[in-house]
Amino acid sequence: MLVSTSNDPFENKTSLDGTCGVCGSHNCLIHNFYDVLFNSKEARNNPILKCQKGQQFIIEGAPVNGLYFIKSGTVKVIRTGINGREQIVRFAKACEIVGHRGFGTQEYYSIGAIALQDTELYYFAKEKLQNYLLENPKFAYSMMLFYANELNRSENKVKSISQMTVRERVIDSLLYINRKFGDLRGFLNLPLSRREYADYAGTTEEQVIRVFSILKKEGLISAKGKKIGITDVQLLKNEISEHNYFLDT
DNA sequence: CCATTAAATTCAA
DNA sequence: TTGAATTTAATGG
Repeated sequence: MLVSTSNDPFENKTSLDGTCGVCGSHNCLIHNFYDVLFNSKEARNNPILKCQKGQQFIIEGAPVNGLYFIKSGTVKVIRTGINGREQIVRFAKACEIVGHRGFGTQEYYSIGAIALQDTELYYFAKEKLQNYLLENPKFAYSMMLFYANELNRSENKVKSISQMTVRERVIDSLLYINRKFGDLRGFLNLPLSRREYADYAGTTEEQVIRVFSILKKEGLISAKGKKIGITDVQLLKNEISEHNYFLDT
């Protein structure tokens, strides 16, 4: 992992409607609390970590010293399962936090994180962030909302893995990627291998490949290699509506 | 799960 | 930019 001495100017782009210019969200923590996070001299001199595609920057079981904000790029957060297979917990993109679960009292990371593309990270040491939280109630409150959302999401994921069929879980994964990364010229804007879909959906690569070909025959999706296109989002949503599709992260 | 073939991606000239 | 080498997808046992 490369550590650059940041000649990279820290910008704080804001769109006309007040949302974050990088991620487009109005709850973006980096954007909304930019002054809190980057006002001190040390914070501004804090290097940006650059890691390239495929690099792991959080190792499961390593001691927790802080957490990361993604400046650019995308990341998968994984946990190693019983048989050594990796379970993808979530995907994260620019402006999101990674490594927050170990933040409070936990000593070791329970997850690993791997860059899916070249990725730039802001790193915040535990103590520093603790001070920000203690000094700034609004920041603390926003962080709390973020944690609450994450908890909700992970509880829903437990349900989806334990109660949905393979087909439903694959569809759910496709909708999740679509919701989170959108599409570009008709294809999901994040290229993932079938293996990665499987690791997220809690199934095997073969099952994903088979569900994909069935969905393709049914005209619900199109696929060109890693580029997957959703023909009709509503039709896919209908399939899993009885299992409550309502996550918005 | 594994083996085979087809397809896609990467890489270096 | 091409095509050979490597990786990934798809299918059937």
